[in-house]
Amino acid sequence: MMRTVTMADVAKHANVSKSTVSQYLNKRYDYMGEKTKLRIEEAIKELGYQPNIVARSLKQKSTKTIGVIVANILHTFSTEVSRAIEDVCQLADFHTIICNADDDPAKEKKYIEMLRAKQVDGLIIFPTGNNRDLYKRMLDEKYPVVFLDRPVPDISVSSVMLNNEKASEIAVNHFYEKGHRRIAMITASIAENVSPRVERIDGFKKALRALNLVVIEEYVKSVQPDEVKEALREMWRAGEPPEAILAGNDRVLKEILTFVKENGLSIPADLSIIGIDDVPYADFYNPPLTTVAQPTFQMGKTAAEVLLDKIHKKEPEDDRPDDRFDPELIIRASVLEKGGV
Amino acid sequence: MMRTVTMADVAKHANVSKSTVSQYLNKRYDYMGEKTKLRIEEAIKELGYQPNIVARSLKQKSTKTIGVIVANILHTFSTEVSRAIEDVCQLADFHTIICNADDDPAKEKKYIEMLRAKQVDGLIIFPTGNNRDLYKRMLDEKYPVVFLDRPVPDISVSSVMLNNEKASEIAVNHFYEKGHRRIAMITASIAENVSPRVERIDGFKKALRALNLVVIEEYVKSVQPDEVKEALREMWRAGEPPEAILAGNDRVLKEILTFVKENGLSIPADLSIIGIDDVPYADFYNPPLTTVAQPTFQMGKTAAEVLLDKIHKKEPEDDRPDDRFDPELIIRASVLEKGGV
DNA sequence: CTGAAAGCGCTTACAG
DNA sequence: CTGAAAGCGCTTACAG
Repeated sequence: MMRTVTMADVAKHANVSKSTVSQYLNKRYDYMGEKTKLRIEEAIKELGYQPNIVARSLKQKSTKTIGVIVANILHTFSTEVSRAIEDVCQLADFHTIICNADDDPAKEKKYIEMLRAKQVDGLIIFPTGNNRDLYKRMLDEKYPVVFLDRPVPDISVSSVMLNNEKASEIAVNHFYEKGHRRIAMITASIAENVSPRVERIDGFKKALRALNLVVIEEYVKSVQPDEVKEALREMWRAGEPPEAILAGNDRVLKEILTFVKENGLSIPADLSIIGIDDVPYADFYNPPLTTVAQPTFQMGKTAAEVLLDKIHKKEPEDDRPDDRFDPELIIRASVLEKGGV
Repeated sequence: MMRTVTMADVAKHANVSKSTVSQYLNKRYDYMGEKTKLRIEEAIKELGYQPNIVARSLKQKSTKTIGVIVANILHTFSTEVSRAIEDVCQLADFHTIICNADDDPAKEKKYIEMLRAKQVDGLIIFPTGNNRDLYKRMLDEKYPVVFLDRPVPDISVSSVMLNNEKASEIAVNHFYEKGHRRIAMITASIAENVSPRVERIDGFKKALRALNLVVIEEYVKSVQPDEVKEALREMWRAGEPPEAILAGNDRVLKEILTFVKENGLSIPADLSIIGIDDVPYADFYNPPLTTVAQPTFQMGKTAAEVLLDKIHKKEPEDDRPDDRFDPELIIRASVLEKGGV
């Protein structure tokens, strides 16, 4: 590889000092002679000089880069939110490094340490929840962090989240209005107490009760993605199967759709479905899928703004209340209209 | 934010020199006293010291990071290949920064410059094709680069690509075997001469001719995503519509599927479909979609390996022939079996 | 077995 | 209006 041209080369070539070149690069033209400016411009062009950001970052103690660690990149939610974060950072002239913790606290820890070693100026984390000491330490050091999707109990870091209970509630109400009563719900595993899942289940049960429906425990399950089909099989074995089902997220939805297909069921004739997360294929699926959309763009934007804000003020105060965003029902065609309610 | 603890602090705390701490960190234990080692270990733990990678990178002139610039992140192909690249780099202890050029040469240029300013050790580019000077310069400087998905004429950078002609060929042959003769194809725009699209169309026409079918020009179109439906409308207006259609990529497929739905067509009764790119919902769509899969993982892996290889040897020779990967037909249920061929 | 010194490529008071 | 000097936090010959 060629010897790279440095600021010293430009300075020599333009017959000025490095300081002056640096001023030029940083557009501090205040007192710079017009001819000096031109000479430097010329030299930069001739030598094909590109500043070394690593050197600048070292000196300035800022990389103008943030890290985002998603719990699991396989959720469309994660990718959409990440896109929004990137867009906002772009505008603020910040770069973004996305890492996937894969639901593994050990990986999350590794990434937090790696990103901090790389001197990112702040972190947006979809926390696994199982690195409390680490989270705590960053809080103590007043290192800029914001949580996304999930809060962490007793760690007062601003969190931007969905109003999860409401997400279930609007789905249940829609089923109810269409005449459904035997309503089931499946979410991903809550073994680790992942709060959005817990909240969605709570919201589901509350909504049923508010409608004076009894909660049938056999109809609400929280399992790993690969156990979804077995969970459904059980529901279908045990007497009367549900007539409507709410999928807790996009991965669960996918499993339900596969189960439906494998068992020759028809949507919505045999089973009505609503999925939380507005999947990309919802519009052109057969039939088009009714979903509860998260405002992913708004959430990502807010998280980025809050983080950038923390980065820009020296002493971030963390009394910011958590942000809860409202989900939205997108009615398509996967819920059967039952006659005579 | 707290004052950060540096190597000097550790050295003082352990009563050794910075050099010794550095040796320790880099596991050069050759001649290090056992007690020294322990003292340093102790000091690091007590102070909660984390090395500053930015400083190290500056000195070592290597960031152990590569950049990847995808032409358009909306293609599932791009995201899958990126995942593979990340996996391979991970193993080699390299980090990855993904950027999306959004099919815009100006953005591509910006990202190339930004990433090089950030001192990434090499670049994997899905080239827009319209930054020839830049590509050329990197080649001249012997800066490590590999192209993905598309070659750039006269720029002898190793490229890993699909055997695009074959992708069309196996699709056409499958249609033919099932008894179809009126076969259409739609790809994304070839206004910019994007080579995979051109090659897929060439392959399509060649395959038809090899089968002694005439190429009906009205049946093969290359348009922007938002013009796909109009292109289809024209086919349907003009006399006999096609009985089978090949989608040039996942975005075109999505538009075709939407058109089918909006016009109350039924797959495969009214129209048989094959899509190039094995979309995530192919398996559980109604009906399950027959696709031509690209070996995305293999392609990403190879690109990463070739790049890492270039990075590790001082003088990369670029006579490496282009790599062409074979597509694979995944038969599901979107192609009608016509009786009596 | 360990340390002093130089240097990576920048930026930034400060002096003139 | 411009330059000399120090310093960001590391690594690496080299000396002892």
